[in-house]
Amino acid sequence: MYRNHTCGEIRMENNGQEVLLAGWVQTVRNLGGMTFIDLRDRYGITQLVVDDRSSEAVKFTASSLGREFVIQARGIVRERSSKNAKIPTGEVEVHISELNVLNEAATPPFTIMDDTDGGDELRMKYRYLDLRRETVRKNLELRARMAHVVRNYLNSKNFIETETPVMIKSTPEGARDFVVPSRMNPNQFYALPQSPQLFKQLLMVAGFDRYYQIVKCFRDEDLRADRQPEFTQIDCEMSYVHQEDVLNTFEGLTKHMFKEIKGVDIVDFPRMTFAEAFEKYGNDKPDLRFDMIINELTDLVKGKDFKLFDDAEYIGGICATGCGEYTRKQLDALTDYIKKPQIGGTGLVYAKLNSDGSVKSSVDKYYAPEDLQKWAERFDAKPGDLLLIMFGTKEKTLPVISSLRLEMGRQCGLMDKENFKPLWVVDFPLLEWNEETQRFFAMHHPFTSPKLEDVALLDSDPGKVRANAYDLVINGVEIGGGSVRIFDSALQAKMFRILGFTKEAAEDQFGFLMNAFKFGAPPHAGIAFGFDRLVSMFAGLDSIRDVIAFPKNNSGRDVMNDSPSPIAQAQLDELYLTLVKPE
RNA sequence: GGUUUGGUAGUUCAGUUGGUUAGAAUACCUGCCUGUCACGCAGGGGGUCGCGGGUUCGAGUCCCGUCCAGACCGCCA
Repeated sequence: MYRNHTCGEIRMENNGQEVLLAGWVQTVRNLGGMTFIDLRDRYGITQLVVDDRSSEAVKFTASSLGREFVIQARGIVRERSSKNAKIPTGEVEVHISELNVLNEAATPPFTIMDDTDGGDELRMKYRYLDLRRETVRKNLELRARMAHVVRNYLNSKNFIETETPVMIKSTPEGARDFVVPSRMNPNQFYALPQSPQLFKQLLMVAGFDRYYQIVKCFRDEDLRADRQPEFTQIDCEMSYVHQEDVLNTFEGLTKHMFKEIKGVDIVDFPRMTFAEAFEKYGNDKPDLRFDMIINELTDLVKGKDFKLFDDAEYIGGICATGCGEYTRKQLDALTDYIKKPQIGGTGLVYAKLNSDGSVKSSVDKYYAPEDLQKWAERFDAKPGDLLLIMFGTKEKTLPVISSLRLEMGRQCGLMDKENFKPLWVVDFPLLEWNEETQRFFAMHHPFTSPKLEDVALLDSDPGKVRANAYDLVINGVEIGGGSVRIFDSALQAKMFRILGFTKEAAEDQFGFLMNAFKFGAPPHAGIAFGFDRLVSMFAGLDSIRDVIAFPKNNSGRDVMNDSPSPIAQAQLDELYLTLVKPE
């Protein structure tokens, strides 16, 4: 037996008991005549004591210990004479009678403490040491707890957890596939799934009725703080449901998770159309923790000889509440912010509402005070507020205003990580025009059902067709998305046609689905939640890397095992692969 | 592919208009220390300033290239 207690559980009730503990040496505090050892395991830290009552053997071993040595200690639990209120085991200590080094350890490259001295790169290289830190471990414990809550909830609602294949057929639509060469089928490839989309729809045809899976998905695209090449989804599909049924079910799941994990009741899940989100927030994932709603001024500002406005298709902006005291320097910084190439703004016009009711703007030359008052009215602005106005084409300007809105939210401290404001964004466009390839792409995916009332537009004005597609957005983060699916093979064929598939290409890639639909496909709809994002949001973190045990870095590399890596010529030969030097 | 920030001791960082022997904290090693818990005190070792080239009497510092890392844009049905 290596241990009979963990390092996190000993309390005053154990006073006088003999215990056997094992774990890692967190720190050794040698005071000369006595030595304190903090012993750590997953469950906590317990202080071990060596003093003049200890045997020579114990004293000798204690003096040889280094950080992260794996040791085993037997001893009697005693009340401390000076207690430590900071840790749960702080009232007691273990007076050691027997001490064994189970394994020595090299000095770790960074300290295994909550406020480690290690940088990100080093922590990733030695991720197994990083995971010993309580803060990181807690994130993964949270992840496990959340997965458990999801399973309990969906199981209780009659969902069947079903595994789908990881080696599947490549479908070039959408993100790039990771591909896997087949040795037994020379020059042919599997792909890793971007999502189990087709399989879950086939499970509906199979009559599973309610399916879910907490599943790894793969996309060969560039990474971000919230994007990894392999990531985890809570993937679901339901039969004989309308959009409303899916929203209600997964609103229920989301509420349940907030209640069980965070202990908060979220009652309000507003619905907002895509069009409204774009008009009022400038994007399809509004952060509802604060207002600063976008208002359009185009009708108010034309014809005053201010060329920038007169030439613009759209003029609009936000009212930054209480920012009327912003200095010239701060305003210039905001202008610099929106002009960054990543944001793409052209210029920023401001108007300050002074406390005496007057208005000071950067365009006083062109606009009389009563003009500016009309602007203020449009925003329902109060003295002490700051209007920030931008101009250009509507399509390009709204996203810039959106970026500025979020920046102002940050600057004004309105983005409290423990304040959760979810909403459903609904009525997404079905199709998206791509200038480069001069064709429509499915905004969600090719199996998304158009709204029935818009079906007629499919032939006349495809860009106007709205889809039965929906996203769950929380605090400006897209947490989940889904759609009602097409279950009619004729309509599905039509969709493929509009998306530019030849009959042969559609048959080749999706023939098995179309075929399945001939045999009695029920109406069905589904949704997928980004599990990593949900966990990182619950943990109050900005990056999903912190909730993944072994994440990839910015370049898609695992710096711990240095992958991806070349493979041996023999392996290539077996797979009939020849390598070409990159440019 | 693009924009941008960074790379200096094991680690996290500082390093002024380009100027003597490149510093601090922490970690590590040694000694002292009986109530510490970020123990304390004294001492010590530790540097290819990412790499290559250039400018200069002189480069950690300026310039060019390159590699690596982070954030963002493109991309992500």
